[in-house]
This record gives sequence, structure tokens and C-alpha cells, in this order.
Amino acid sequence: MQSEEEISNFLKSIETRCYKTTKHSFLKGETITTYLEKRNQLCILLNGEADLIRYDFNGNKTIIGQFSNNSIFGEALYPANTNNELFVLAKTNCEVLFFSYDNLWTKCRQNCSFHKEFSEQINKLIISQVVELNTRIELLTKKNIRDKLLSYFDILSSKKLSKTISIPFTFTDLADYLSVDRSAMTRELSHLIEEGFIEKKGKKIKLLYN
Amino acid sequence: MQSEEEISNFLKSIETRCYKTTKHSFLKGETITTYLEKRNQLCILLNGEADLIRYDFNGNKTIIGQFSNNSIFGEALYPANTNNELFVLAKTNCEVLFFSYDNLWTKCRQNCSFHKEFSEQINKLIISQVVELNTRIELLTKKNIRDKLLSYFDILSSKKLSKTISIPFTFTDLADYLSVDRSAMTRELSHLIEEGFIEKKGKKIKLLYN
DNA sequence: AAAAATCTGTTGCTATTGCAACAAATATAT
DNA sequence: ATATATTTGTTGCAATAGCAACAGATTTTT
Repeated sequence: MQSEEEISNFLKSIETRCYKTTKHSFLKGETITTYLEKRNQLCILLNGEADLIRYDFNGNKTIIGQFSNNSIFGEALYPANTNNELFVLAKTNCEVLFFSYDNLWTKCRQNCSFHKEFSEQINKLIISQVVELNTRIELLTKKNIRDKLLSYFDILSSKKLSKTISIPFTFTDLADYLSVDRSAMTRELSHLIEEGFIEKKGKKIKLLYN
Repeated sequence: MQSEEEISNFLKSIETRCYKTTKHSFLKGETITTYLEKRNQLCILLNGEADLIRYDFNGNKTIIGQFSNNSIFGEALYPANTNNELFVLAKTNCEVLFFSYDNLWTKCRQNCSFHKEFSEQINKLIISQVVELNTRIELLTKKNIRDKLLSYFDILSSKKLSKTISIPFTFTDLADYLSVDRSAMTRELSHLIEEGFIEKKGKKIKLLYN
């Protein structure tokens, strides 16, 4: 498997070819896409950060997905959903590659190597997306906030091979990611500190258990 | 896109080819695989039902995934995880196709059409797995049991295009799927009935709201 | 550099949920 | 057909988490 960076570079080099991809830039705060009647759309975030936002019937806003470099998203990867409106909002300035899900499976007329490689890269991205989603489900299925936090820390810790980790987003976003109330999460963090499980300085957290 | 059934038939027709897939049968209750040091393994459930089970450090058992026809699973789709043990257990008799993640990307020497088709089919399965996972995340991120249930019913209802739906597994399993306590979920179901939102007879549920 | 916006930590109150335990109903195995 | 295992419904109690509101810290914008 190639490195994250090689995939990045490959994707950024894509212009309009047999695949009919298009690149678009978005400013912070703009809507990248909505999940509504675009069943064939796939998108790759080339750089920047974006959130998948749900507004439910009560008007409550929830961040149900967070995208960063090389994240793949789009309505094609979502259940057809009647009752919620889903938006992808640019959290920072973003560059996004758009293409059609159908195009992935139609044979290239020229049978070009570009076509083949693009298709392989997309598949790898999709698989890493699956890993991401499974990671999140692991966390979401923990029964309480404490276990969600500790499991999350463990994942970061084993990725970094270190007991000192750094939360890659704000605590507000972390609460959304774990789908818990922010203040309840902060309370639980305080308890973990009191009880000697962790030390915390800003976004740096040191795990004191083994 | 081909029908579910065509994909099924294609997969069942696979013997040992350039891809080196192997087929295995399992009896109800047997362990299909463990997620431990098999980072390259991918599996497709050809028929039967299986659960992905997590035992955490406290020995608590949680069903974190439920697989049925054409579900794709395997450690390759999971985060490398130190603290939990994951098992896939056959809930009924099962037939499972095993192959290696690596093989998906290595070029076929014979450049055979079988190779190409297999690879495409796998990708489609993976994409439908992504849709499944996103569906579950939609549900898991709802803040309370009531919303989880109603959203779940809505999804079934819009799939079936009917206000009368049938829960495809036991209520015990549904509670696991939504990651809530079973008795608390039953209580909430009773409230929904009392308040006139739904009618319920066994696994048949009729939605009384619009 | 000042102003505005966002994020963080805290706390009281309350609703929701999990847990435990049990009986009745179903489903499965012998 | 009978025995065994599993699923379902119910309830009291306790723990947990959500909500609301606010002040201080930090970051971003102008």
C-alpha cells in the first residue's frame, strides 16, 4: 500500500479525464453538498476539514461525520433518508473532488491505466473509510462516557505508540464525535483526573494506567 | 448495478482461481474468525447469520456488528485494537468465503476477466457495507432511545414503502444494534404504544404518525 | 490591539437509562 | 410431546447523562 501522501498527490494531480471528475474550492462556512437527490455523488476532500451535519425534525443540529484529508463521502455512501436533512459544511477552506459513483463501474473506453489506478485508489480510500466508521461504532457502542473516552484515548495511544496523546480536535467536536453532551463529557474528564487515570493540559492528555 | 441475487450467485460460483479464495462451512455457535493478527483477512458471508462480538476488559459482551447475506467483514476493515477481543460467531449455520485483502490489489498475471469482475463485486459489497455502517451511526448518534427507535422504524418503513414494518431480528438483538439496554428499550416501546405512536403485535409494528 | 466569537469548565436540577430480578410467552432441541 | 433454552415484558431503584446557564479562557476577526 502506498503512503497517505502518495495517494494525496495522485488525487491532486487529477484533471478532467475519462472519469469526468471536477475539482471545486470552498470557503470556510460554505455548503459543500447536501445529501438529497444526489444518489450517485461521491466526493473526496483533498484538503481542509468539513463536517457532515444533520438537522432533525426538531431542528436539532448534530455533527454525524467529520472529514479531513482524503476522506471520501457523498450521498452514494448514505442510506436514502426521508426525515433528516444532511449537509456537508466546510469547517475550513476546502478543496473537493467530485465524481459519479456510476463512473466507477463503467468500463473505460480507452482502457487507460489512469482509469485503473484511479479506481484502485478510490477503493483504498473507501476501505480506510470503513475502518474509520468501524472505529467510531466501537466507541459509540460503549455504554457510558467514561468508557467512550478511555477507548478513544486507547486508540490514539496505540496509533502513536505513546501514553501521551494530543486530541486532534476541540473538546466540543470530540463530544459530538462520541455523541455525548459536552458538559457531561467535561465532567467525566474531571473525574478521570481526580481519580488519577489521566493528566490533562489543554489538548495533551497523559494516560496514567497501563 | 446488479441485483443482490446476481451478486450472490456470482460469489457462490467462485472456486479457487487466481484470487485464492477459500470457502468454509460453520455450524451454529462456531467461531468463524477472530480479529487478532489477521490484518489482511476479508470474509464474505455467503449465507447464514453471524455476529461480531466484543469482550471488553471487564468481560462485558457486546454485539457490535451483525452480518447476513453478502456482508463483508474481517480484520482488514477494523482498526488495530489492543484492548478488546473481537470474535465473529455463527448465529446460524454459515458458509463463508475467505480471501486476502492484499490480493485485491495485486494485478492478475493472466489479466483474466474473472479477476476483474471479482474485484468489482467486492467493491460493490464494500460500498453497501459503508451504507450499512452509516445507517447505524445515524441511529447511534440519536440522543435517546425513543429517537433511535423512531428513526430505525422510519428507515425500515421507507425501505418497504409501507407504514407497517416487521423487525428483522429479535428485540434483544435490536437493543444490541441500537446499543441500548433491552429492558429500557421495551419500556420505551410500551410508552410509544400508550402514547399512540405505534401499534405492535410481535415483530410487526404499525406506524401511526405520518 | 481591540472586539467578537468560540471554546472550556463548572454546577444544580431533572429526565433518562441501565441494572437486576422475575414471570410469562415463544422457540428450539431431544 | 416434553423438556430446555431463549426471548419478552415489567418494575423499583440507583447511576448516569442531558440540559441550561454562566464566567473565564482562548482563538479568530477586524
